[in-house]
Amino acid sequence: MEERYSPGSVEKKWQQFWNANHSFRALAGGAKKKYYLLEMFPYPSGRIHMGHVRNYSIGDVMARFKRMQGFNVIHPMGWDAFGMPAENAAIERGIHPAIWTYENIANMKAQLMKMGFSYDWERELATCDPEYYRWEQLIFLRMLERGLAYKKRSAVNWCPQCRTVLANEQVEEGCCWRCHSEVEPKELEQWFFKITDYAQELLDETFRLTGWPEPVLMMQRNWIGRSIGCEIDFPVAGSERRIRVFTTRQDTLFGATFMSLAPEHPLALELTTPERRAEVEAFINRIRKEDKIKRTSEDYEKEGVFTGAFCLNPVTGHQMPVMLANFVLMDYGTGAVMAVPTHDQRDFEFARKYRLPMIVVIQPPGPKLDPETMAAAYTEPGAMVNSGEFDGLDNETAKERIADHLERQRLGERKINFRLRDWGVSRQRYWGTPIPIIYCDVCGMVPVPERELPVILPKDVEFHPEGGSPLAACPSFVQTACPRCGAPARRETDTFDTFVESSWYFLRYACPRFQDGPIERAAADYWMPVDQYIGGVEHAVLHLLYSRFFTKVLRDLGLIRVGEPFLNLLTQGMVCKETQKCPEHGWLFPEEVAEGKCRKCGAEAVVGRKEKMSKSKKNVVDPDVLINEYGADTARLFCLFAAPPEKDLEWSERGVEGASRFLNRVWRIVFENLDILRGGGPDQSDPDTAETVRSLRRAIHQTIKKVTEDIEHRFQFNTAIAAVMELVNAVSAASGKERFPVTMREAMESVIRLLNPFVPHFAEELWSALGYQGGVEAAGWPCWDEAALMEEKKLLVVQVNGKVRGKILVPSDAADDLVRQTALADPNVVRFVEGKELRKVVVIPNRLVNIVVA
RNA sequence: GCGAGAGUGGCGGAACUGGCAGACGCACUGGACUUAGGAUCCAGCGGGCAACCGUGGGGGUUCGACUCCCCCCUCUCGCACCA
Repeated sequence: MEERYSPGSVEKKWQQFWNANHSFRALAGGAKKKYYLLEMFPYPSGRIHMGHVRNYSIGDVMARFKRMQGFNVIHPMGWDAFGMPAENAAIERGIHPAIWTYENIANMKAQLMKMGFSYDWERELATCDPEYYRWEQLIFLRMLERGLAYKKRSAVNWCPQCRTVLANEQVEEGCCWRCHSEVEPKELEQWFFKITDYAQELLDETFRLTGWPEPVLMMQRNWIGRSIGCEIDFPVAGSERRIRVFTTRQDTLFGATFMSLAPEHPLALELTTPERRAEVEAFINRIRKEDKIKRTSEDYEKEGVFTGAFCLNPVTGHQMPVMLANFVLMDYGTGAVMAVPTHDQRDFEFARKYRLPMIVVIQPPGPKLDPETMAAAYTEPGAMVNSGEFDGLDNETAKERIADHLERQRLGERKINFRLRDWGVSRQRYWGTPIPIIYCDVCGMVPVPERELPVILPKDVEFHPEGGSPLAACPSFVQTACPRCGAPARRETDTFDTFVESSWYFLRYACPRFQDGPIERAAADYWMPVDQYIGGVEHAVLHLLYSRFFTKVLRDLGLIRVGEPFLNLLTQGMVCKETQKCPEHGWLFPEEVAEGKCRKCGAEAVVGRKEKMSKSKKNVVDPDVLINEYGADTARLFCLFAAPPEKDLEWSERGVEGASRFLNRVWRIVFENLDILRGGGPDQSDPDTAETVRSLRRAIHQTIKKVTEDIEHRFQFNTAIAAVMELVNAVSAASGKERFPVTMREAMESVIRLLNPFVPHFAEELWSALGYQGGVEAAGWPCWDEAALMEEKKLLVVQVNGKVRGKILVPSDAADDLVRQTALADPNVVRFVEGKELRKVVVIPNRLVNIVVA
């Protein structure tokens, strides 16, 4: 027998084999159907973590499975190589970001290779390569021409820690998504991409992306946040000015009794009367100073101030005091809200506090609402009252009628409003794609001419911990000549948000070395869209929304055909592990705990929840350690077996051992039976053997069917692997193996082929041990034989009043009558039926019998 | 508050269109082989002596419910004064 399974040498051997044979090289064209399999590319932080191992193991199963099924699979990998950590390393350790990044890429690539993932490395790309970002700069110029990129001065989210601005999507609960420091508002001139132009299409398509998980689509819909209503003008009393509001409740217009403006509203000070001025200014200044967290927190007290001005309700002519209210947001709608205290809870609270008038305009069925006694706003449907010609209508109908009325009278118009804001892409950082713009005192803002691209990131810059963009402090970069008039001019020193690079990398994979443009049309048309995309759910509204937007833009620029990048999306869960904490010393590494006590101080270590692996919580497992100890195949098998992909995976050392044990078991079965498997004659035909063969063959083909369906339709890798384990158990339990060498071989060949997507090195080694050359993948995915699945006899369950009381063996597809007779004759069943009135017998063919007695 | 998802043995998780609850694995228990076993193999393994009881809790539909319907509880995630 072969010596023990030693993953190290087996894995090295087959990685070399795949490399030498270019096994995973993807070429466009041919008779096979294409299949684009993609996993989210990593940021080159230096080392892969278990999240990567899981993500890429899941992807590799699909890639190998589809290849075995005869698809022309493209499975690329690359590097999301721009970003802050490289720049921080430069500041802290004096290493240039480029050197740091490329060293990390080399290390991580070696790690990925050791995992045996089937990537076409010939398509590898790094976004920090000028050969990549030059095309991004070109795309930007095209967007600029079309008005899809523009610059404006506005309040933006500033992260003091990262010393740069952030897009709205990158702020989580008022904090930076990367470093979690509190974000401050800052008034800056910044570049934006006009994602709002695509809001409707981005929303509409979410209803057609049937291959996406519903929660992700829901998150995108919420983020886009479409609402239908009206914009209505309210004339200011004694002035030509108008205040425009957006409302979704135009049916409550007759109940609007005051006006609420955002403190930042341009009319706020203008409308204020002289005697109110001091108070209003104080209010505005106070609210301005409050940070975003406070202003959006749950128990934020509703406050306001009266401007002294009035406007007129356009349908009733009533005077409405104009208030400033701290809860009205300037960047949603028009920054002004018509207040209907009877039918909006916020307005209700506000009106009670400042003793503002209330009029009920929607009556629920039952007791009549009285503004004097109402305890809360009434927001449910009802009948219109106090609303002139609209009285008596139900409020939903009134919504339409009033909208019609406003449009006819030119008082307002129907309007669809989105929550989505344009994507701010300027970053005041060095390690990113330079924005190809030049500022000339004479000509103003001038785009860098195409032929001068790329604008290359200069190498000779200085990094200072106290901040300031290194690019801005680099005269050789900043100083240039105006492309239009030749006068001395300055370059834009902001760089792009790194989400810009990841918004189109999947297109560049189709043609990574293309020299004549960002995307080679034919290659993209062949490979796109991505058939299966796999990554973490944390990108639900960041990367995944930006990528969809970019794909649409590139389509409209005529560069590609598709409008949606990812046909099917799988969002895998996190990798979690138990945490431990010392009251004194905080989070503890497992080795800092002995017998439940902190090694430093002896205090009781608190075993915390299972949390996402993170360095700060000291609960990470290094994939390298795992690979060295158990091998890549065991690491992969564990990740795939312990939980279904979309759920969180709980780390378990025991689980890893179990995975390893299973592989050893299969290894042993193959080598202990190698003579039978390689040299045996035909199966013997004695009745006992024939019966064993029949049931074993049934098990083999049931397993093939189940594994195929579990992978293909459900991504249920855990149950697929469980099914193979069951088959292995059945083989191992079958006695007299030497009497059926043909079936033994069929069984073990099936096991090996079915395991290949999960544990490819292992499968290759056993496959070659069986005497094959040229790899398992060439053998293709096994097909199941329907005939082998047939059973001549079926074991049916017999229930009495829904409880299992016996089992009977009947011919498959036996007539119901026969099944019924057999069931009633079963001695065990008789015990429970005897002496009772037989009410009913339910026979479900090939499943069960239920006898109902009184 | 709104939206989405989830609650099943000691643990991770199965159970596809309503049809044997607990596949598979881990842990555990007993045995075999052994100088040894943290290797391997065999057997057992939801609770209860039993009748029976068991899929977060309570109702319902059904011959039959983890699965469908109604109400409630808990947890996770996303959004959060969006007018």
